[in-house]
Amino acid sequence: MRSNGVRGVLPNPKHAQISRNLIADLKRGKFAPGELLPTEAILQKRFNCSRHTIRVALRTLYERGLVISKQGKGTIVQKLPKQPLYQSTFSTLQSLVQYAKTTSRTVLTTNLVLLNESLSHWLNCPQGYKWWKIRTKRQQKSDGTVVASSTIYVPRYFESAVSKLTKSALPLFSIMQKEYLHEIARVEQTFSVAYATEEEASDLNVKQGTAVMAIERRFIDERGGLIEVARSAHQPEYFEYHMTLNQITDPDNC
Amino acid sequence: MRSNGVRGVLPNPKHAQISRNLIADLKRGKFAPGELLPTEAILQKRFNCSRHTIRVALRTLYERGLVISKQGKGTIVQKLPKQPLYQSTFSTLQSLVQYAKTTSRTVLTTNLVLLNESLSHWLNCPQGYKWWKIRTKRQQKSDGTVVASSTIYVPRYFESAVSKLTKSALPLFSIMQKEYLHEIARVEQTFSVAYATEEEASDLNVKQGTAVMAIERRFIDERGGLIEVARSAHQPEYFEYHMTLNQITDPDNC
DNA sequence: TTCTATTTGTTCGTATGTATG
DNA sequence: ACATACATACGAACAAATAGA
Repeated sequence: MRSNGVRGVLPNPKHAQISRNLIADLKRGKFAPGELLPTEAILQKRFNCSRHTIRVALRTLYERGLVISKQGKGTIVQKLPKQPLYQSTFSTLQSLVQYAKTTSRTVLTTNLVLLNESLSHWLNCPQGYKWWKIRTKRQQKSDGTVVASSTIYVPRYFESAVSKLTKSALPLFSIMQKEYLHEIARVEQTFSVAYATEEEASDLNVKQGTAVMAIERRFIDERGGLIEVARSAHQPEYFEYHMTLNQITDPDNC
Repeated sequence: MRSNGVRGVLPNPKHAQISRNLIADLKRGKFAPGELLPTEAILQKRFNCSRHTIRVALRTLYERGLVISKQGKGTIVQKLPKQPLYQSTFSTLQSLVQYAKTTSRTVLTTNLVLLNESLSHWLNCPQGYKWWKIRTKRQQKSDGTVVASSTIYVPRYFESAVSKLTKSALPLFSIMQKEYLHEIARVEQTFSVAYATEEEASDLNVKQGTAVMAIERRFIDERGGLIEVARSAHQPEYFEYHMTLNQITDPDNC
């Protein structure tokens, strides 16, 4: 690096500082939705850096849906994403952690189970292996409403992360990342309408067979390996899932 | 541009050509999930371009969740996203159009309605204005199963797009983009469990009050204006929504 | 309509920092 | 310690879209 200004050592790239700065401006309402952000040339002077660095920073804002750049026109400020109520808003892994902060989790049971045929198929792992099966419920911190009843499966290998679950407020995948340096590369989510099992109905205080929103999440590491599967049943009426699709650069076909 | 090789005229950036090329390789299985892509230096030689151009191309693959780059290690190939069945898989606008291709739409009714209080609030537009209200149902092309019953609202202004709806297979927002050069900047989606109204129940061939997956989509243009609101009720059992969350570069906090 | 200035998009070159093995 | 490979950063130039004269 030519120079990192004052700091010089810590991994705090200039473009990240700039994007944080701009995001803070947007949140303060310094730039209104629909208006144009200062031009790249102006930002370049303001932050005393190259145009390249500005563009990297703007790319971050773009990926979050905060701005859209148009050639010949400028960079247009978008409305900030909705705030959650009884509703979660995530399209990135980070926001999943954020969601976890507004609710509290109770661990109900923790068992080591032997994979039978149907489980081994679902978890994409040969029969005979043992996985941890964890049941939890999640309540809104504000009023104690139970919003979700979850069943989580993780390979036996992650025992020490499982044991830390009750003492931590973080989601399991987040603990696993810290504990084993296993990077979660992505999460595949599937939403469907399902009918509450006996256990789920009891957790959610509804009748068995009530329609619920079921969310299945499969956590996948860098090498494509499956390291956690979670199924949660969510209270209907009180639960909505909100997300934003952004216009993404598309190389024509594909 | 220094030179665009053979073509020289059409807007076909080199980085887009390269990303298409690499995506095709991935689809052909040339690089297996978990393996490393050729290094940036090698790709640079292969495509005879600068390293910067390679990085822009790789960024596209990254944003689609196809690869993940690690400093000091390389660029790791991810598993390709799931294919849809009775299930839609979109995290970009383009894939919404793709979904529309595997199903067929029937326009049931088209009316110009005056906004009452509740509609004006929902559509974020003053009372007294007139909007088009369109009801459609969507069937699986393969077997005719009705997968969705939708109600769409658009401002009166878009009359000519509305009139083209029956003759086109495209989603309304896609027609509107072509017709009015109105760029859709993003779509806000909300998923919830709801109970079928009389109309929806009739379209889906279920009893009124049956639990359905409700999806509300709000289409927003560059200037932050709302230009379409659609609510669809989806058959439970037969409908799932699948998406992938990718690890996104995060400037620390925020 | 045409021309021009502005603004973002693309592409090259170069150099150094930092994580991995 | 070393080589490798990606990350960050600066500089420069031209292309293409937009908006306004």
